[in-house]
Amino acid sequence: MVQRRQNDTSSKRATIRDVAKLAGVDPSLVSRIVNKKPNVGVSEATRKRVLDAVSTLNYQANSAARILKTSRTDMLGLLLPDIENPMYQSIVSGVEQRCAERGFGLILGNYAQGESINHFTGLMKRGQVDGLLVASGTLTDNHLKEEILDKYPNVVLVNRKVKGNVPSVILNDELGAEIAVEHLVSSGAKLIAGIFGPSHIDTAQRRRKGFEDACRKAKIKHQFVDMPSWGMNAGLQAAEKVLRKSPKPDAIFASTIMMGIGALRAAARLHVSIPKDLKIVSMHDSGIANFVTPTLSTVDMPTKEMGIQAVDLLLRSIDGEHPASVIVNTEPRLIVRESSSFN
Amino acid sequence: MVQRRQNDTSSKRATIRDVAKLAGVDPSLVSRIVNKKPNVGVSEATRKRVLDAVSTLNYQANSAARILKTSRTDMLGLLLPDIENPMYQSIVSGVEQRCAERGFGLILGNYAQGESINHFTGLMKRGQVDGLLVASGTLTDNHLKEEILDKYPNVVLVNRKVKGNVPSVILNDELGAEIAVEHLVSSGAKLIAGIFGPSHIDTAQRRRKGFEDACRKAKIKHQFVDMPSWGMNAGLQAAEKVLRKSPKPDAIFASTIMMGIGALRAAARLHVSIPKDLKIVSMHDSGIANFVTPTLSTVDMPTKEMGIQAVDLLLRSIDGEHPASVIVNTEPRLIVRESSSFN
DNA sequence: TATCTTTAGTCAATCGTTTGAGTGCTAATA
DNA sequence: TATTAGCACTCAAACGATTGACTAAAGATA
Repeated sequence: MVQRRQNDTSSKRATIRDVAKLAGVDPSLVSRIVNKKPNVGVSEATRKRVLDAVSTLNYQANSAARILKTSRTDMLGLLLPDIENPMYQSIVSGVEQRCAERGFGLILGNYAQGESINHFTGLMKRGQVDGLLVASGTLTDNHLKEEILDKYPNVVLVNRKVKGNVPSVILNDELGAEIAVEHLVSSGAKLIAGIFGPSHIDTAQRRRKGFEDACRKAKIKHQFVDMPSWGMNAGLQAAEKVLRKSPKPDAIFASTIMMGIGALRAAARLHVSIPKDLKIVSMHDSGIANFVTPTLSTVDMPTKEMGIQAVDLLLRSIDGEHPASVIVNTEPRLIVRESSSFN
Repeated sequence: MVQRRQNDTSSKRATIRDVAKLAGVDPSLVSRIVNKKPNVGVSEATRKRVLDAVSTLNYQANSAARILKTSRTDMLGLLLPDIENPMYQSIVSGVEQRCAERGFGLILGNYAQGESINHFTGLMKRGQVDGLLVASGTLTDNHLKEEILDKYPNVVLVNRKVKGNVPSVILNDELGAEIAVEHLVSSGAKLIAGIFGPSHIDTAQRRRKGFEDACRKAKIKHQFVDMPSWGMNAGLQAAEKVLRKSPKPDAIFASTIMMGIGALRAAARLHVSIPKDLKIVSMHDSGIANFVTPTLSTVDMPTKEMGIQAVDLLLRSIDGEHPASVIVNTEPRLIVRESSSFN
């Protein structure tokens, strides 16, 4: 039972005291120099001695000690519901980039299961991160509130919003859906089926609203299916369902790329010819869209930008502001591929 | 410039002293009780008072303080080269599971770029993790050694090994490749092309060895292409290359599922009919294999188990052992789908 | 009764930084 | 010449938990 954890053998890491000793100064001065504190009187010669000592000893401040003293970790946590969805890669990349720019580290939590949320919020509870980014596309509003939002002060929702004063960053989902619908209409669609995620999630609701508004505006017949999840399987099921109906739609709007891939598969299974008898467009773009057959037309949403802005919001929240929620307004970009066009 | 970071307003987190005061005991006793130290004399009444105080105050030990004192973080880091490859999801899930079982937290580093490795190793350098799991499929041996293995004591390589005494966990790649080849042969293949990752990486070498050995054993004609990366695009390029040769292979063995998807796409572009004129099998299984058209036959490798064993090895290494490297010997499982079979 | 053990706790040093409050010293000003 | 201002630093008290060493009281043993 005794866990003898030898914290290594010979070479202990250098402390600030070692550096101070080697440079012949007080530790406090080392601290101020290393952290580039303003208004510190220090001669060039001393600064150089200290910095040299730092690099000969390969000194790096022990972060536990620093955190203990300052009660700041300079770390952010990002909760991802499932890493599988390629949209999250893009969010991650934006978040990562901005964290690096702002001098923050990032802890990814890839917690697919509801239970393990606690595992993640423990980071906050134990003071290991200064704030949390939550990108959950499936938790109910209540669950989200009870487990996270009401418990912790510095949280920003990504691609999601709930009632209340929790800052969030979302996309212009309505516009994205509208662009997709317009494309399908101008490609000759007469009856469009929309397939969506969980109807209790605001993100799904916005996409459906954009879809329906655009269809009404274009005076085109349409129908929709709400699914309990956002994945390939949900897309497959939904598409099979609509393709078995009569009249059969001649276009599908998939509200995520994973659902789009599912829809593609449904068409293949039912021997529906794409794009001749059915056109498909999905929201979000990702490398995989170029590798399925037929390649998948998408509306590329600014998900990376969303990640960037989410970090900015969180940092402001950590600084004590109460930032307003944001809609990322970078224009979505239609990418036409084989699934919706001849040639 | 002044970052006023208000560390929240009203309610500070309870410290061990608060708990001690409320329970009317010394902080040290609280520590011993909370951490379930053996050989601590404590009456049931006192224990209950303390535990009650803990829960009324919602006390959680400040991890910075604990880490500072014990110099253990109970955190592991996992470096992922690219989150896109679905194989990594499976590794992550194994690693996550075992970490949870062993009471360790996990920090995921999704660092696609070589540069940002330092970003990741900083975790170790600053003492934020007790050890590192490195799943790099592209870094050269030298780079890996210089940047990570030689610098830090507690590192385990995942799906990779290098000369020297760094413990690693790998799969039986030869066997996986062999199973794939045997399947292709028994499906009637006469000329198999193998497509592989970077030839300087041991993982790629093992797969190629397994491939070539199996082909020789089956006395079947074969050829191969080495690519500089493991992704869909590499698979596409490699497959286009072999499919333009004459004689044209009638089977492709893709050494990763991403390459398999790329190969599928190449066949579509060149109007090669699958599985009639070309059969494809890839290594690794993942949900996407069921959603491409045609669905992709795979050899499911025990990647999750690899993640589990990697954690075990790392924990032993942290405990001061010098564990030997491991080959995960769970039998790979052939999953036949449309890309290699007529119904 | 005197001594030893056990039980149920307490004391205080320590981990490595950060930071408000000094302290000498030199140079400039009145 | 006396005072002040600035420079280049140093001192020491935290931050919150852990842990080896110690103690007071009760019970057991001789």
